[in-house]
Amino acid sequence: MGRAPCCDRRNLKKGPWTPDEDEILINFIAKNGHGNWRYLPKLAGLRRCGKSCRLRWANYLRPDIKRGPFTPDEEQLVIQLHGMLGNRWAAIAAQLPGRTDNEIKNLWNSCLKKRLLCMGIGPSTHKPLFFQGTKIRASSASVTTGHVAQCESARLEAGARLSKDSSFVSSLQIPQRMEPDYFLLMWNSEVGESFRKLPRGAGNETVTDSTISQASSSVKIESNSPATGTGPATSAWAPRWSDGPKFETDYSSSSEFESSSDTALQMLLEFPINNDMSFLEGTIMDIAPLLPS
DNA sequence: AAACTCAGCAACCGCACAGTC
DNA sequence: TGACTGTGCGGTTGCTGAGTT
Repeated sequence: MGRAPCCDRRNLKKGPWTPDEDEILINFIAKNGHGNWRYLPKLAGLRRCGKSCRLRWANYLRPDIKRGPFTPDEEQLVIQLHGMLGNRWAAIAAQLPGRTDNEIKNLWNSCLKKRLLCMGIGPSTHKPLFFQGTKIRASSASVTTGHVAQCESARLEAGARLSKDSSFVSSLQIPQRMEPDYFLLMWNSEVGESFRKLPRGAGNETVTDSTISQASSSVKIESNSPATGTGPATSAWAPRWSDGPKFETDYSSSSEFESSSDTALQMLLEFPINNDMSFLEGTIMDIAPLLPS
């Protein structure tokens, strides 16, 4: 049957809003409120779609909107809520006063998703990636001192620690029907605590210089067991074999967890400020086609 | 200095759902 | 009860500015 367009699209303007349009919309809503978005632009004298007006108001012009970068606490909350709610941005935004769903969605897609990936956490599942029966292959031997190797070993160690510390996990009082958020587990562990205490000032930015430059190597990720399902949460993340490995590490043996040192803490401490993920380029490029759509 | 790349963000689009008649 | 309408939501696109080559 098809539905009528939300408004008459003829002569409607699209694209970025001008300050004049903003002012008209603000003034109109201040005087009349926004009872009916469909007719609002006509009444206000705007050549805009009602939807466009609503979006502009909700995401930008609303007086209670909090501008500026997200605080670490807010980012943590977004991750936590995403673990519980998934991509329900509006629900997540409802827990962050002054933040819009669009803003949170952008933050997630541009920053947090990559950050979780680096830590070996699946951004959609909030579980460790390739944690069981996984092999990491790198195309350059130098990667053994690089960030990718650090990320991987740190991730595995953190996971091993957490899995061993069952009392800690149970103390988090995770609802039984809720999957544990491994990022949160790591965040709330001693490792994460050290990370949280790390000052975010400019003085720490020198940390990133050495680490980023180390990571030009590409990493191929593979699974010991072929994906059998087709669901996005499982098979879509299934890694694949690739040619030309220079070294190979099999983390399937838990004994290897014991031998690693405080690499988890090291990885977190060296995590690039300003979300610089350039060192992950190879990894992300390999993983990207596998990500659930 | 110009070209290129990329991250961040604003905005659009289509679908889903709830309310109304 | 079903058609219609308005609104909300999530995915996606495209622009812009900063950084890099």
